[in-house]
Amino acid sequence: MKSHWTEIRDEIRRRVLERELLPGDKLPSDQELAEEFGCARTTVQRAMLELAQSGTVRRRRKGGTTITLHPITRATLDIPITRLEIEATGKTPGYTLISQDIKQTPEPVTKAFRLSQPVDMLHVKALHLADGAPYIFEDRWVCHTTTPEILDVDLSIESANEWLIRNRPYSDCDIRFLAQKATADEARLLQTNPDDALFVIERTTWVNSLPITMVRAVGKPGYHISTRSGG
Amino acid sequence: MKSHWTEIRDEIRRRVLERELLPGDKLPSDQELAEEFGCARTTVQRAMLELAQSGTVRRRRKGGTTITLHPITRATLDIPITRLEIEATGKTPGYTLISQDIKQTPEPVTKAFRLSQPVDMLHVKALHLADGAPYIFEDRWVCHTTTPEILDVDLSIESANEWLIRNRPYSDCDIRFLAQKATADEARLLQTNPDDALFVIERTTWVNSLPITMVRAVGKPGYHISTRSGG
DNA sequence: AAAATTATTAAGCATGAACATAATATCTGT
DNA sequence: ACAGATATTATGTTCATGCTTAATAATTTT
Repeated sequence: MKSHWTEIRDEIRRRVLERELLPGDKLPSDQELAEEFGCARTTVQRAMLELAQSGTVRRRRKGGTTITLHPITRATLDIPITRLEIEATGKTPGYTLISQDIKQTPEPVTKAFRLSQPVDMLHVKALHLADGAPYIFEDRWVCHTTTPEILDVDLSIESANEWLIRNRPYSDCDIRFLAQKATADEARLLQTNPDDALFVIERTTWVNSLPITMVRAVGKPGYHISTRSGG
Repeated sequence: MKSHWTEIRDEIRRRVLERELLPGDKLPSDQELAEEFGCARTTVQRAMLELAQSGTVRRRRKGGTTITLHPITRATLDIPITRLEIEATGKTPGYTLISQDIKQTPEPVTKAFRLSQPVDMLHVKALHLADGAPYIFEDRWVCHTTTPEILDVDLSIESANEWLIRNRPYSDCDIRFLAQKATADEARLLQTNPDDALFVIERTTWVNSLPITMVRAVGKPGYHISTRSGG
């Protein structure tokens, strides 16, 4: 039976779990491990790639492979199109455009885009619904200089969220998760009380340093995101 | 000059960005791409591994490689030991144990561990400080059946967060991010007002389905986590 | 026409060998 | 003793080849 690279990965993981390998410990070289497992060095390498990516080990040329000194929890989050997120909960998605106009970016938005000067952008407010109930309120700025096509989209039918994801891939993305009190406006739209604690996701995207969009997605009370990750 | 696998990866990314490749489009086979780029199939494979991991493409045997139909935002978050997180901000970390006792797990905790019955666990409350000011309040349950050593640790000196991360690697981890109003207790400890919106991270860990710990980390007002990810 | 079988295809994996590269250790000259 | 040049080492990457394995297409059977 051939040795599968996943078996090597799992065996190293086991040794870490059983504390046969402690943080800071040095592993044998790939060559030695290949001999131990009776496989080619390439196979060990494949296992190590995964262990390095998950943050279990640290690999440095000449320095060799060592167990990560300060273990971290590495989580991978998938943030889908809002409509699909709602559908995944088994509910019927809905969408309402609230407002749409062109304005100069306020200071926090300018800063999020890392621009030195405020510029005119399309400002869109919209509400996503799940089974008719408010689900996520999004406050979005779209740069119509880099994405002029957005001006031709009927945002009362298709959400900017969906159109942009489908039609404007990005090369860079900043994400911020935070908690904030509902403003009067948000409380009214999300049909909740002012001062309620709301979960907010702020996302800013660029294509090769050119701004595309910045969105502030405010979840309804109780909204949360979760992940499950082996490691 | 040899072709580097990152060049192939970036070229495919460019084609997606420039909309030469659209969601759902099928890419040429690895073999054909290898000929196009004048390299071995292994090199194309390495590039595709990364593109598949980042969610850009979907690869299936016989089905070939296709551009992801419903693009998602995939973010990788690193959650370090709290003390190191504080040190990374340039502030001096501090730590205070608030309480420590053995109690039966309440329903939400039992459920988070996916246990059918409540069990006795070590319940620890502690406060992390940054430059003397409250930073994160943690409410933790530690299973002293699977980790009896925790009972010998002086938790007034070393935080359970740090001890566990260093001494008890886990195989599985659930993470939940949410927003919640400060309870009277939390407001007092974090020196803020009741009803303030607080950012909460809930983490549950296991070793091979055996519970280790469940922690509810409540950040001070303004606490947030962020990430930057290419895509 | 529907179901079951078989063939084909493209990704997944393994191998051994070679060269590249970054980090570290060693040597050398002052 | 120190700084700079040089050698060494373990990982990183590429290559050509061959086999494995899901998924799909084609074919045969009922």
